[in-house]
Amino acid sequence: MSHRICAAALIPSGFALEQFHRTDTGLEIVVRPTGKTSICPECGSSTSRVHSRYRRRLGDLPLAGRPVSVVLIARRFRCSTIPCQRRIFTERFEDGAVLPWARRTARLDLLVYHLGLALGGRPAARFAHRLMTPVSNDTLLRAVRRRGRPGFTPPHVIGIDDWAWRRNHRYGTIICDLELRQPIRLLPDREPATAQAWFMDQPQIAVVARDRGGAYALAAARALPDAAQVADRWHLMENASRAFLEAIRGSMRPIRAAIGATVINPALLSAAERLQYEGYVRREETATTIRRRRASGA
DNA sequence: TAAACGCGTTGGAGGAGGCG
DNA sequence: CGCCTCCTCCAACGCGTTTA
Repeated sequence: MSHRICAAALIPSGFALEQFHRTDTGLEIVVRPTGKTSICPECGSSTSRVHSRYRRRLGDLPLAGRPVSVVLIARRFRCSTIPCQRRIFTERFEDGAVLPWARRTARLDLLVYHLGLALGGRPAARFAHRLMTPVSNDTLLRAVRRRGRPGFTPPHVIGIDDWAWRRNHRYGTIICDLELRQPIRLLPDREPATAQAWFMDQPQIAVVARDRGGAYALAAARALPDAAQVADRWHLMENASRAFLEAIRGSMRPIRAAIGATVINPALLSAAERLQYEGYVRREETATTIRRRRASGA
């Protein structure tokens, strides 16, 4: 009885529990639909004329560390609408808990989709086995593809940069919507013409954040002459950092004079400071040796 | 090492026929 | 008329192999 109460709380809405038992491979929940009628997928009319019943076996979310399969006592209905081409159909479930042809419940399919999306095929398959939801790498990738790409919202503020398909071998271009904070396109290479062609299809773009190289700047200038071009945050910081270091490096003599040169006495340093100082002395000796040998033609 | 591909297997969907 | 069995078709799946 306690099993019955527990399982009844876990089955999807629209189904009634028939049986619940343990098997050699996990848990098995037998359910039947509670609705009296079903909607013909062809003409949309409702019917209560049952043609036959059969059993469908569906994978479901694991329970208490055990794989769960749902045995659904599915019905086939007759469509009696005269002009309708379909005469017999398997009942559809309105809340989408079980889709036609599905071998998993919708809630398990959602888990499979997110695993595939987050980890890829094989890593997700290994993880899924540990989650007691064994699926193949192919199925995980199919689940991701089946749901297709997310909708495309024309961007207004974008960031563009190159990225490596394989480092030092092949590079592509990544474009991000900076308002949505999401990557929106991967281009196959980093050629200006490729980026320019993509820009041409997006005349609504108002701001292009890019690197310091000339390629993307040229592509944006040609395709989007009215768009503002700005250095992206990373390259801005890189520029500022480099300019600061150059300014400091060129002014070290007056800076040392201003703060007063100090002679370091190692005996007065802490252990950590002494290690740091000794490393500095070693590097200076190495650099001096290299300069001397180079000057002598080595 | 992971993704893609080809292919065989499994089982869900739809229809025909038959029985009570 | 309700519902069962049986059959065919094909979507979903997993496995072995190839490709990157």
